[in-house]
Amino acid sequence: MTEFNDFFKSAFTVDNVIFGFDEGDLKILLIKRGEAPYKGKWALPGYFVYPNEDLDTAAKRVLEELTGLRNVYLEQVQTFGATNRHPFGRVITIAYFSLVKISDYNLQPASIAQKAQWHSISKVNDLAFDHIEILNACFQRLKWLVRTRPVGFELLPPQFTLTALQHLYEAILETDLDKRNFRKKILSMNLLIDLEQTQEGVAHRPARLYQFDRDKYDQFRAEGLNFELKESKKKEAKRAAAHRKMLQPSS
Amino acid sequence: MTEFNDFFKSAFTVDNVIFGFDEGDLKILLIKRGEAPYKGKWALPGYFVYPNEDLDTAAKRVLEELTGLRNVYLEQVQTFGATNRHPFGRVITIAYFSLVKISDYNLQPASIAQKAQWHSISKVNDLAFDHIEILNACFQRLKWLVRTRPVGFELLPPQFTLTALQHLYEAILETDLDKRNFRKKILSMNLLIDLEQTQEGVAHRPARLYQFDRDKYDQFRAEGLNFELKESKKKEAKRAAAHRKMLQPSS
DNA sequence: TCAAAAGTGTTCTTATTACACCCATGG
DNA sequence: CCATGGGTGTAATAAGAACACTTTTGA
Repeated sequence: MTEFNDFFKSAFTVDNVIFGFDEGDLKILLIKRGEAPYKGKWALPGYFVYPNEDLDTAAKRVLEELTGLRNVYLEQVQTFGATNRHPFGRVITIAYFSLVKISDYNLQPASIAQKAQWHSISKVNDLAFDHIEILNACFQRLKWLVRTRPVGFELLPPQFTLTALQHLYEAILETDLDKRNFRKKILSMNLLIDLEQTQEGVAHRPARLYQFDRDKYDQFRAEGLNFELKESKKKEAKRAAAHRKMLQPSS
Repeated sequence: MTEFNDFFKSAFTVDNVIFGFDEGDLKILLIKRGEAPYKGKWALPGYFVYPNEDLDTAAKRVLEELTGLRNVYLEQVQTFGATNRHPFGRVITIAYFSLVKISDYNLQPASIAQKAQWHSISKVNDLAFDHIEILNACFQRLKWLVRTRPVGFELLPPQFTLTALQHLYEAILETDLDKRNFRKKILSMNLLIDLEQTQEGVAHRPARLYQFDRDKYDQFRAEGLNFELKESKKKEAKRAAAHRKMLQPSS
Protein backbone atom coordinates (compact mmCIF):
# COMPACT_ATOMS: atom_id res chain seq x y z
CA MET A 1 0.00 0.00 0.00
CA THR A 2 1.20 3.46 -0.85
CA GLU A 3 2.08 5.63 2.11
CA PHE A 4 0.40 9.00 2.19
CA ASN A 5 3.70 10.82 1.94
CA ASP A 6 4.63 8.85 -1.15
CA PHE A 7 2.13 11.00 -2.99
CA PHE A 8 4.15 14.11 -2.33
CA LYS A 9 7.10 13.09 -4.47
CA SER A 10 5.95 14.34 -7.86
CA ALA A 11 6.72 17.43 -9.83
CA PHE A 12 4.90 19.27 -12.54
CA THR A 13 5.87 21.48 -15.37
CA VAL A 14 4.15 23.72 -17.86
CA ASP A 15 4.86 23.44 -21.56
CA ASN A 16 3.86 26.10 -23.98
CA VAL A 17 3.06 25.81 -27.66
CA ILE A 18 3.75 29.34 -28.85
CA PHE A 19 2.12 29.97 -32.19
CA GLY A 20 3.18 32.70 -34.58
CA PHE A 21 2.44 33.50 -38.20
CA ASP A 22 5.03 34.63 -40.70
CA GLU A 23 5.43 34.50 -44.47
CA GLY A 24 2.14 32.70 -44.86
CA ASP A 25 3.24 29.94 -42.55
CA LEU A 26 2.04 28.91 -39.12
CA LYS A 27 5.02 28.53 -36.83
CA ILE A 28 5.87 27.53 -33.30
CA LEU A 29 8.74 28.58 -31.13
CA LEU A 30 11.02 25.75 -30.05
CA ILE A 31 14.15 25.64 -27.94
CA LYS A 32 17.12 23.40 -28.44
CA ARG A 33 17.69 21.70 -25.12
CA GLY A 34 21.03 22.55 -23.53
CA GLU A 35 20.85 19.95 -20.79
CA ALA A 36 19.78 16.40 -20.07
CA PRO A 37 17.43 14.81 -20.66
CA TYR A 38 17.11 15.01 -24.43
CA LYS A 39 20.10 17.34 -24.68
CA GLY A 40 20.41 18.77 -28.17
CA LYS A 41 16.82 18.00 -29.17
CA TRP A 42 14.20 20.57 -29.98
CA ALA A 43 11.51 20.92 -27.35
CA LEU A 44 8.55 23.03 -26.38
CA PRO A 45 9.51 25.84 -24.03
CA GLY A 46 8.56 24.81 -20.51
CA TYR A 47 9.81 24.57 -16.99
CA PHE A 48 8.95 23.31 -13.55
CA VAL A 49 6.21 25.12 -11.70
CA TYR A 50 7.60 26.69 -8.54
CA PRO A 51 6.15 25.57 -5.23
CA ASN A 52 4.38 28.87 -4.69
CA GLU A 53 3.35 29.55 -8.21
CA ASP A 54 -0.03 29.16 -9.85
CA LEU A 55 -0.19 27.26 -13.11
CA ASP A 56 -1.17 30.17 -15.31
CA THR A 57 1.53 32.28 -13.71
CA ALA A 58 4.12 29.66 -14.52
CA ALA A 59 2.97 29.51 -18.12
CA LYS A 60 3.20 33.29 -18.39
CA ARG A 61 6.63 33.26 -16.80
CA VAL A 62 7.98 30.71 -19.27
CA LEU A 63 6.60 32.75 -22.13
CA GLU A 64 7.92 36.05 -20.89
CA GLU A 65 11.39 34.75 -20.06
CA LEU A 66 11.71 33.44 -23.56
CA THR A 67 10.05 36.12 -25.65
CA GLY A 68 9.82 39.20 -23.45
CA LEU A 69 6.12 39.30 -24.21
CA ARG A 70 3.31 39.88 -21.73
CA ASN A 71 -0.41 40.16 -22.22
CA VAL A 72 -0.63 37.63 -24.98
CA TYR A 73 -3.41 35.14 -25.56
CA LEU A 74 -2.76 32.12 -23.35
CA GLU A 75 -4.96 29.15 -22.66
CA GLN A 76 -4.62 25.88 -20.78
CA VAL A 77 -5.21 22.92 -23.05
CA GLN A 78 -4.56 19.53 -21.53
CA THR A 79 -2.46 17.74 -18.97
CA PHE A 80 -0.10 14.92 -19.86
CA GLY A 81 0.94 12.52 -17.17
CA ALA A 82 2.04 9.16 -18.51
CA THR A 83 4.15 7.53 -15.82
CA ASN A 84 7.18 7.14 -18.05
CA ARG A 85 7.12 10.50 -19.77
CA HIS A 86 10.06 12.00 -17.84
CA PRO A 87 13.25 10.09 -17.03
CA PHE A 88 13.85 12.00 -13.75
CA GLY A 89 10.75 10.83 -11.94
CA ARG A 90 7.06 11.42 -11.97
CA VAL A 91 6.57 14.68 -13.77
CA ILE A 92 3.27 15.66 -15.25
CA THR A 93 2.97 18.62 -17.52
CA ILE A 94 0.19 21.08 -18.06
CA ALA A 95 0.13 22.18 -21.70
CA TYR A 96 -0.71 25.73 -22.69
CA PHE A 97 -0.78 27.45 -26.00
CA SER A 98 -0.24 31.09 -26.73
CA LEU A 99 -0.64 33.30 -29.74
CA VAL A 100 1.98 35.95 -30.41
CA LYS A 101 2.64 38.48 -33.11
CA ILE A 102 6.02 37.55 -34.49
CA SER A 103 6.55 41.21 -35.35
CA ASP A 104 6.48 42.05 -31.61
CA TYR A 105 8.77 39.24 -30.68
CA ASN A 106 12.27 39.83 -29.37
CA LEU A 107 14.42 36.90 -28.52
CA GLN A 108 15.60 37.02 -24.93
CA PRO A 109 18.71 35.26 -23.74
CA ALA A 110 17.33 32.12 -22.21
CA SER A 111 19.58 30.30 -19.79
CA ILE A 112 17.67 27.08 -20.19
CA ALA A 113 18.20 26.90 -23.95
CA GLN A 114 21.15 27.24 -26.24
CA LYS A 115 18.92 28.43 -28.96
CA ALA A 116 15.32 29.38 -29.64
CA GLN A 117 13.88 29.31 -33.13
CA TRP A 118 10.64 29.53 -35.04
CA HIS A 119 9.74 26.34 -36.90
CA SER A 120 7.06 25.87 -39.52
CA ILE A 121 4.52 23.62 -37.92
CA SER A 122 4.38 21.42 -40.98
CA LYS A 123 8.07 20.60 -40.65
CA VAL A 124 8.18 19.72 -36.97
CA ASN A 125 8.44 15.99 -36.54
CA ASP A 126 10.77 15.05 -33.74
CA LEU A 127 10.66 16.63 -30.32
CA ALA A 128 11.87 15.80 -26.83
CA PHE A 129 9.64 14.00 -24.32
CA ASP A 130 6.02 13.60 -25.47
CA HIS A 131 6.04 17.06 -26.96
CA ILE A 132 4.79 15.98 -30.36
CA GLU A 133 1.65 14.72 -28.71
CA ILE A 134 1.30 18.00 -26.84
CA LEU A 135 1.79 19.96 -30.02
CA ASN A 136 -0.93 17.98 -31.76
CA ALA A 137 -3.39 18.56 -28.95
CA CYS A 138 -2.70 22.29 -28.99
CA PHE A 139 -2.93 22.52 -32.76
CA GLN A 140 -6.29 20.78 -32.67
CA ARG A 141 -7.45 23.21 -30.04
CA LEU A 142 -6.29 26.16 -32.10
CA LYS A 143 -8.22 24.88 -35.10
CA TRP A 144 -11.33 24.71 -33.06
CA LEU A 145 -10.75 28.07 -31.43
CA VAL A 146 -10.19 29.90 -34.67
CA ARG A 147 -13.55 28.75 -36.01
CA THR A 148 -15.27 29.83 -32.84
CA ARG A 149 -13.60 33.01 -31.65
CA PRO A 150 -11.89 35.74 -33.61
CA VAL A 151 -8.46 35.03 -32.16
CA GLY A 152 -6.75 35.16 -35.53
CA PHE A 153 -5.96 38.81 -34.91
CA GLU A 154 -3.64 37.85 -32.07
CA LEU A 155 -1.25 36.43 -34.64
CA LEU A 156 -1.18 39.36 -37.05
CA PRO A 157 0.38 42.79 -36.78
CA PRO A 158 -2.05 45.52 -35.71
CA GLN A 159 -2.73 46.46 -39.32
CA PHE A 160 -3.36 43.76 -41.87
CA THR A 161 -5.02 43.06 -45.20
CA LEU A 162 -7.97 40.76 -45.67
CA THR A 163 -5.83 38.49 -47.77
CA ALA A 164 -3.30 38.15 -44.95
CA LEU A 165 -6.14 37.26 -42.61
CA GLN A 166 -7.45 34.70 -45.05
CA HIS A 167 -4.02 33.15 -45.46
CA LEU A 168 -3.74 32.88 -41.71
CA TYR A 169 -7.03 31.02 -41.51
CA GLU A 170 -6.01 28.77 -44.36
CA ALA A 171 -2.73 27.96 -42.65
CA ILE A 172 -4.40 27.11 -39.38
CA LEU A 173 -7.28 25.16 -40.84
CA GLU A 174 -5.08 23.53 -43.46
CA THR A 175 -7.62 24.17 -46.17
CA ASP A 176 -8.59 26.68 -48.83
CA LEU A 177 -11.30 29.24 -48.32
CA ASP A 178 -13.35 31.04 -50.91
CA LYS A 179 -12.14 34.64 -51.13
CA ARG A 180 -15.51 36.29 -51.63
CA ASN A 181 -17.29 34.25 -49.02
CA PHE A 182 -14.50 34.76 -46.55
CA ARG A 183 -14.61 38.54 -46.95
CA LYS A 184 -18.37 38.61 -46.77
CA LYS A 185 -18.37 36.65 -43.55
CA ILE A 186 -15.53 38.55 -41.90
CA LEU A 187 -16.87 41.97 -42.83
CA SER A 188 -20.42 41.08 -41.83
CA MET A 189 -19.23 40.53 -38.28
CA ASN A 190 -18.35 44.21 -38.02
CA LEU A 191 -15.25 43.51 -36.03
CA LEU A 192 -12.84 45.21 -38.41
CA ILE A 193 -12.05 48.88 -38.65
CA ASP A 194 -11.28 50.00 -42.19
CA LEU A 195 -8.23 52.20 -41.77
CA GLU A 196 -8.81 53.78 -45.19
CA GLN A 197 -5.18 53.25 -45.97
CA THR A 198 -3.58 50.97 -48.48
CA GLN A 199 -0.36 49.06 -48.81
CA GLU A 200 2.53 50.85 -50.46
CA GLY A 201 5.22 49.66 -52.81
CA VAL A 202 3.63 46.39 -53.86
CA ALA A 203 3.79 45.32 -57.48
CA HIS A 204 0.05 44.93 -57.80
CA ARG A 205 -3.08 46.71 -56.77
CA PRO A 206 -2.49 47.73 -53.15
CA ALA A 207 -4.80 46.21 -50.55
CA ARG A 208 -6.76 48.05 -47.91
CA LEU A 209 -5.56 47.84 -44.33
CA TYR A 210 -7.79 46.87 -41.46
CA GLN A 211 -7.54 46.79 -37.70
CA PHE A 212 -9.32 44.52 -35.24
CA ASP A 213 -12.00 46.32 -33.24
CA ARG A 214 -11.43 44.89 -29.80
CA ASP A 215 -13.98 47.11 -28.09
CA LYS A 216 -16.73 45.87 -30.34
CA TYR A 217 -15.60 42.31 -29.80
CA ASP A 218 -15.76 42.67 -26.03
CA GLN A 219 -19.21 44.14 -26.48
CA PHE A 220 -20.39 41.20 -28.58
CA ARG A 221 -18.72 38.57 -26.51
CA ALA A 222 -21.27 38.92 -23.73
CA GLU A 223 -24.05 37.75 -26.05
CA GLY A 224 -22.14 34.84 -27.51
CA LEU A 225 -20.79 35.30 -30.96
CA ASN A 226 -20.95 33.07 -33.97
CA PHE A 227 -17.74 32.71 -35.88
CA GLU A 228 -17.89 29.72 -38.13
CA LEU A 229 -15.89 29.30 -41.27
CA LYS A 230 -16.39 26.46 -43.68
CA GLU A 231 -14.27 25.04 -46.39
CA SER A 232 -15.32 25.48 -49.95
CA LYS A 233 -16.78 22.17 -51.12
CA LYS A 234 -15.32 22.39 -54.56
CA LYS A 235 -11.81 22.87 -53.28
CA GLU A 236 -12.33 20.16 -50.73
CA ALA A 237 -13.35 17.80 -53.51
CA LYS A 238 -10.31 18.76 -55.57
CA ARG A 239 -8.05 18.13 -52.66
CA ALA A 240 -9.66 14.76 -51.99
CA ALA A 241 -9.28 13.82 -55.64
CA ALA A 242 -5.63 14.83 -55.64
CA HIS A 243 -5.15 12.79 -52.52
CA ARG A 244 -6.75 9.71 -54.02
CA LYS A 245 -4.65 10.16 -57.13
CA MET A 246 -1.52 10.36 -55.05
CA LEU A 247 -2.38 7.10 -53.36
CA GLN A 248 -2.94 5.26 -56.59
CA PRO A 249 -0.18 3.44 -58.37
CA SER A 250 0.63 5.27 -61.60
CA SER A 251 -0.63 3.18 -64.48
CA MET B 1 16.57 29.94 -5.47
CA THR B 2 14.56 26.80 -5.54
CA GLU B 3 16.57 23.59 -5.33
CA PHE B 4 15.87 21.05 -8.01
CA ASN B 5 14.61 18.52 -5.50
CA ASP B 6 12.13 21.01 -4.10
CA PHE B 7 10.12 20.45 -7.25
CA PHE B 8 9.54 16.83 -6.33
CA LYS B 9 7.37 17.56 -3.31
CA SER B 10 3.99 17.91 -4.93
CA ALA B 11 1.08 15.58 -5.30
CA PHE B 12 -1.75 15.35 -7.73
CA THR B 13 -5.24 14.03 -7.66
CA VAL B 14 -8.01 13.36 -10.11
CA ASP B 15 -11.52 14.61 -9.47
CA ASN B 16 -14.46 13.32 -11.40
CA VAL B 17 -17.73 15.03 -12.19
CA ILE B 18 -19.99 12.05 -12.75
CA PHE B 19 -23.11 13.06 -14.62
CA GLY B 20 -26.31 11.09 -14.59
CA PHE B 21 -29.87 11.76 -15.69
CA ASP B 22 -32.91 10.79 -13.69
CA GLU B 23 -36.48 12.01 -13.39
CA GLY B 24 -35.88 14.74 -15.93
CA ASP B 25 -33.03 16.12 -13.89
CA LEU B 26 -29.32 16.30 -14.59
CA LYS B 27 -27.46 14.98 -11.55
CA ILE B 28 -23.95 14.49 -10.31
CA LEU B 29 -22.60 11.97 -7.87
CA LEU B 30 -21.07 13.46 -4.73
CA ILE B 31 -19.47 11.94 -1.69
CA LYS B 32 -19.70 13.21 1.85
CA ARG B 33 -16.16 13.45 3.08
CA GLY B 34 -15.37 11.19 6.01
CA GLU B 35 -12.00 12.68 6.80
CA ALA B 36 -10.10 15.92 6.99
CA PRO B 37 -9.86 18.27 5.27
CA TYR B 38 -13.44 19.44 4.74
CA LYS B 39 -14.77 16.51 6.80
CA GLY B 40 -18.54 16.30 6.50
CA LYS B 41 -18.73 18.37 3.34
CA TRP B 42 -19.90 17.13 -0.04
CA ALA B 43 -17.16 16.77 -2.60
CA LEU B 44 -16.47 15.43 -6.05
CA PRO B 45 -15.20 11.86 -5.99
CA GLY B 46 -11.47 11.92 -6.39
CA TYR B 47 -8.23 10.61 -5.01
CA PHE B 48 -4.49 10.87 -5.29
CA VAL B 49 -2.90 9.45 -8.40
CA TYR B 50 -0.60 6.58 -7.49
CA PRO B 51 3.08 6.93 -8.35
CA ASN B 52 2.84 4.34 -11.11
CA GLU B 53 -0.55 5.19 -12.42
CA ASP B 54 -1.48 7.11 -15.56
CA LEU B 55 -3.96 9.93 -15.20
CA ASP B 56 -6.77 8.35 -17.18
CA THR B 57 -6.29 5.13 -15.27
CA ALA B 58 -6.62 6.96 -11.99
CA ALA B 59 -9.83 8.62 -13.14
CA LYS B 60 -11.22 5.25 -14.19
CA ARG B 61 -10.21 3.72 -10.89
CA VAL B 62 -11.97 6.41 -8.87
CA LEU B 63 -15.07 5.95 -10.96
CA GLU B 64 -15.07 2.19 -10.76
CA GLU B 65 -14.40 2.03 -7.02
CA LEU B 66 -17.36 4.26 -6.41
CA THR B 67 -19.88 3.03 -8.94
CA GLY B 68 -18.70 -0.36 -10.08
CA LEU B 69 -18.91 0.92 -13.65
CA ARG B 70 -16.34 0.44 -16.40
CA ASN B 71 -16.36 1.46 -20.01
CA VAL B 72 -18.17 4.70 -19.48
CA TYR B 73 -17.59 7.93 -21.32
CA LEU B 74 -14.70 9.72 -19.62
CA GLU B 75 -12.87 12.84 -20.68
CA GLN B 76 -10.18 15.05 -19.21
CA VAL B 77 -11.36 18.62 -18.86
CA GLN B 78 -8.99 20.95 -17.06
CA THR B 79 -6.33 21.07 -14.38
CA PHE B 80 -6.67 23.17 -11.28
CA GLY B 81 -3.58 24.11 -9.39
CA ALA B 82 -3.99 27.24 -7.30
CA THR B 83 -1.25 27.19 -4.67
CA ASN B 84 -3.67 27.35 -1.77
CA ARG B 85 -6.29 24.91 -2.99
CA HIS B 86 -5.33 22.08 -0.65
CA PRO B 87 -4.44 22.56 3.01
CA PHE B 88 -2.00 19.59 3.08
CA GLY B 89 0.49 20.96 0.59
CA ARG B 90 0.82 21.55 -3.07
CA VAL B 91 -1.81 19.38 -4.68
CA ILE B 92 -3.02 20.00 -8.18
CA THR B 93 -5.99 18.17 -9.52
CA ILE B 94 -6.86 16.99 -12.99
CA ALA B 95 -10.59 17.22 -13.53
CA TYR B 96 -12.48 14.61 -15.52
CA PHE B 97 -16.10 14.18 -16.28
CA SER B 98 -17.94 11.00 -17.01
CA LEU B 99 -21.40 10.11 -18.24
CA VAL B 100 -23.17 7.18 -16.67
CA LYS B 101 -26.56 5.59 -16.98
CA ILE B 102 -28.07 5.86 -13.55
CA SER B 103 -30.04 2.70 -14.29
CA ASP B 104 -26.75 0.75 -14.47
CA TYR B 105 -25.36 2.29 -11.36
CA ASN B 106 -24.80 0.26 -8.21
CA LEU B 107 -23.44 1.96 -5.16
CA GLN B 108 -20.24 0.32 -3.97
CA PRO B 109 -19.04 0.56 -0.41
CA ALA B 110 -16.46 3.32 -0.62
CA SER B 111 -13.98 3.50 2.17
CA ILE B 112 -13.12 7.09 1.46
CA ALA B 113 -16.66 8.33 1.86
CA GLN B 114 -19.35 7.87 4.46
CA LYS B 115 -21.94 8.35 1.84
CA ALA B 116 -22.36 8.81 -1.90
CA GLN B 117 -25.44 10.44 -3.34
CA TRP B 118 -26.85 11.84 -6.55
CA HIS B 119 -27.54 15.56 -6.39
CA SER B 120 -29.49 17.65 -8.86
CA ILE B 121 -26.96 19.90 -10.46
CA SER B 122 -29.18 22.92 -9.96
CA LYS B 123 -29.12 22.43 -6.20
CA VAL B 124 -25.41 21.98 -5.67
CA ASN B 125 -23.93 25.10 -4.18
CA ASP B 126 -21.34 24.34 -1.57
CA LEU B 127 -18.57 21.82 -2.08
CA ALA B 128 -15.19 21.07 -0.54
CA PHE B 129 -11.97 22.53 -1.96
CA ASP B 130 -12.44 24.36 -5.27
CA HIS B 131 -14.88 21.73 -6.44
CA ILE B 132 -17.58 24.20 -7.41
CA GLU B 133 -15.21 25.73 -9.88
CA ILE B 134 -14.38 22.28 -11.24
CA LEU B 135 -18.03 21.42 -11.53
CA ASN B 136 -18.70 24.58 -13.50
CA ALA B 137 -15.88 23.90 -15.91
CA CYS B 138 -17.13 20.36 -16.50
CA PHE B 139 -20.72 21.45 -16.93
CA GLN B 140 -19.65 23.99 -19.53
CA ARG B 141 -17.73 21.31 -21.34
CA LEU B 142 -20.71 18.98 -21.28
CA LYS B 143 -22.92 21.69 -22.78
CA TRP B 144 -20.49 22.13 -25.58
CA LEU B 145 -20.04 18.40 -26.10
CA VAL B 146 -23.70 17.64 -26.29
CA ARG B 147 -24.17 20.14 -29.12
CA THR B 148 -21.27 18.66 -30.99
CA ARG B 149 -21.32 14.92 -30.44
CA PRO B 150 -24.21 12.60 -29.79
CA VAL B 151 -23.11 11.74 -26.27
CA GLY B 152 -26.56 12.19 -24.79
CA PHE B 153 -27.16 8.48 -25.25
CA GLU B 154 -24.52 7.71 -22.66
CA LEU B 155 -26.86 9.10 -20.01
CA LEU B 156 -30.00 7.22 -21.00
CA PRO B 157 -30.98 3.58 -20.64
CA PRO B 158 -30.43 1.53 -23.80
CA GLN B 159 -34.01 2.05 -24.89
CA PHE B 160 -35.55 5.47 -24.65
CA THR B 161 -38.27 7.67 -26.08
CA LEU B 162 -37.63 10.77 -28.12
CA THR B 163 -39.25 12.84 -25.41
CA ALA B 164 -36.82 11.49 -22.84
CA LEU B 165 -33.96 12.39 -25.15
CA GLN B 166 -35.33 15.87 -25.62
CA HIS B 167 -35.73 16.36 -21.88
CA LEU B 168 -32.14 15.32 -21.42
CA TYR B 169 -30.96 17.91 -23.91
CA GLU B 170 -33.13 20.53 -22.30
CA ALA B 171 -31.71 19.72 -18.88
CA ILE B 172 -28.13 19.94 -20.07
CA LEU B 173 -28.55 23.02 -22.20
CA GLU B 174 -30.86 24.67 -19.67
CA THR B 175 -33.27 25.74 -22.35
CA ASP B 176 -36.41 24.63 -24.16
CA LEU B 177 -36.31 22.99 -27.57
CA ASP B 178 -39.05 22.82 -30.16
CA LYS B 179 -40.46 19.30 -30.21
CA ARG B 180 -40.97 18.98 -33.94
CA ASN B 181 -37.66 20.51 -34.89
CA PHE B 182 -35.83 18.41 -32.34
CA ARG B 183 -37.31 15.18 -33.70
CA LYS B 184 -36.66 16.19 -37.27
CA LYS B 185 -33.03 16.93 -36.53
CA ILE B 186 -32.41 13.83 -34.44
CA LEU B 187 -34.11 11.47 -36.85
CA SER B 188 -32.42 13.04 -39.87
CA MET B 189 -29.06 12.04 -38.44
CA ASN B 190 -30.01 8.38 -38.82
CA LEU B 191 -28.33 7.43 -35.61
CA LEU B 192 -31.41 5.94 -33.97
CA ILE B 193 -32.82 2.49 -34.44
CA ASP B 194 -36.59 2.39 -34.21
CA LEU B 195 -37.25 -0.65 -32.04
CA GLU B 196 -40.89 -0.78 -33.21
CA GLN B 197 -41.94 -1.20 -29.65
CA THR B 198 -43.90 1.17 -27.47
CA GLN B 199 -44.08 2.01 -23.82
CA GLU B 200 -46.56 0.04 -21.73
CA GLY B 201 -48.79 1.05 -18.90
CA VAL B 202 -48.65 4.80 -19.35
CA ALA B 203 -51.80 6.85 -19.01
CA HIS B 204 -51.46 8.42 -22.42
CA ARG B 205 -50.55 7.43 -25.93
CA PRO B 206 -47.52 5.19 -25.56
CA ALA B 207 -44.29 6.44 -27.09
CA ARG B 208 -42.05 4.58 -29.47
CA LEU B 209 -38.77 3.26 -28.16
CA TYR B 210 -35.44 3.90 -29.84
CA GLN B 211 -31.90 2.69 -29.46
CA PHE B 212 -28.67 4.45 -30.31
CA ASP B 213 -26.95 3.02 -33.37
CA ARG B 214 -23.35 3.03 -32.22
CA ASP B 215 -22.04 1.26 -35.32
CA LYS B 216 -23.44 3.92 -37.58
CA TYR B 217 -22.05 6.61 -35.32
CA ASP B 218 -18.55 5.12 -35.45
CA GLN B 219 -18.93 5.00 -39.21
CA PHE B 220 -19.91 8.66 -39.43
CA ARG B 221 -17.41 9.86 -36.88
CA ALA B 222 -14.54 9.42 -39.31
CA GLU B 223 -16.00 12.08 -41.61
CA GLY B 224 -16.79 14.59 -38.89
CA LEU B 225 -20.37 14.87 -37.91
CA ASN B 226 -22.56 17.88 -37.44
CA PHE B 227 -24.69 17.80 -34.37
CA GLU B 228 -25.94 21.27 -33.62
CA LEU B 229 -29.05 22.07 -31.68
CA LYS B 230 -30.42 25.54 -31.33
CA GLU B 231 -32.85 27.06 -28.96
CA SER B 232 -36.20 28.17 -30.19
CA LYS B 233 -36.06 31.94 -30.51
CA LYS B 234 -39.55 32.46 -29.29
CA LYS B 235 -38.97 30.59 -26.07
CA GLU B 236 -35.66 32.32 -25.62
CA ALA B 237 -37.43 35.67 -25.91
CA LYS B 238 -40.05 34.60 -23.38
CA ARG B 239 -37.38 33.55 -20.97
CA ALA B 240 -35.51 36.81 -21.40
CA ALA B 241 -38.71 38.77 -20.80
CA ALA B 242 -39.45 36.80 -17.65
CA HIS B 243 -35.93 37.43 -16.50
CA ARG B 244 -36.19 41.18 -17.07
CA LYS B 245 -39.52 41.22 -15.25
CA MET B 246 -38.00 39.40 -12.32
CA LEU B 247 -35.27 41.98 -12.06
CA GLN B 248 -37.70 44.88 -11.99
CA PRO B 249 -39.13 46.21 -8.75
CA SER B 250 -42.84 45.40 -8.57
CA SER B 251 -44.75 48.63 -9.09
C1' DT C 1 1.77 45.92 -71.70
C1' DC C 2 2.28 42.33 -68.58
C1' DA C 3 2.11 39.98 -64.20
C1' DA C 4 0.10 39.80 -59.75
C1' DA C 5 -2.97 40.25 -56.36
C1' DA C 6 -7.25 43.18 -54.96
C1' DG C 7 -11.77 43.67 -55.07
C1' DT C 8 -16.69 42.83 -55.94
C1' DG C 9 -22.63 40.40 -56.51
C1' DT C 10 -25.78 37.15 -57.62
C1' DT C 11 -27.98 32.77 -57.81
C1' DC C 12 -28.78 28.35 -55.93
C1' DT C 13 -29.16 25.26 -52.31
C1' DT C 14 -29.59 23.83 -47.73
C1' DA C 15 -30.62 24.46 -42.90
C1' DT C 16 -33.31 26.61 -39.44
C1' DT C 17 -37.26 28.35 -37.49
C1' DA C 18 -42.10 29.06 -36.29
C1' DC C 19 -46.26 27.11 -35.55
C1' DA C 20 -51.33 23.88 -34.10
C1' DC C 21 -53.92 20.04 -34.25
C1' DC C 22 -55.26 15.05 -33.90
C1' DC C 23 -54.02 10.40 -31.64
C1' DA C 24 -53.77 6.57 -28.28
C1' DT C 25 -53.96 5.17 -23.80
C1' DG C 26 -55.39 4.57 -18.61
C1' DG C 27 -58.19 6.01 -15.12
C1' DC D 1 -65.11 11.17 -21.51
C1' DC D 2 -61.27 13.39 -19.81
C1' DA D 3 -56.47 14.21 -18.93
C1' DT D 4 -51.98 13.34 -20.50
C1' DG D 5 -48.29 13.30 -23.32
C1' DG D 6 -47.24 11.32 -28.38
C1' DG D 7 -46.89 12.33 -32.84
C1' DT D 8 -46.91 14.88 -37.27
C1' DG D 9 -45.91 18.81 -41.96
C1' DT D 10 -45.38 23.04 -44.18
C1' DA D 11 -44.12 27.60 -45.33
C1' DA D 12 -40.97 31.51 -44.50
C1' DT D 13 -36.44 32.94 -43.58
C1' DA D 14 -31.60 32.83 -43.14
C1' DA D 15 -27.11 31.07 -44.00
C1' DG D 16 -23.87 28.94 -46.84
C1' DA D 17 -21.75 27.73 -51.20
C1' DA D 18 -20.53 28.25 -56.00
C1' DC D 19 -18.74 31.01 -59.25
C1' DA D 20 -15.62 35.01 -63.02
C1' DC D 21 -14.44 39.17 -64.24
C1' DT D 22 -12.56 44.07 -63.68
C1' DT D 23 -9.17 47.11 -61.18
C1' DT D 24 -4.81 48.97 -59.69
C1' DT D 25 -0.23 48.97 -59.21
C1' DG D 26 5.14 48.25 -60.24
C1' DA D 27 8.28 46.43 -63.22
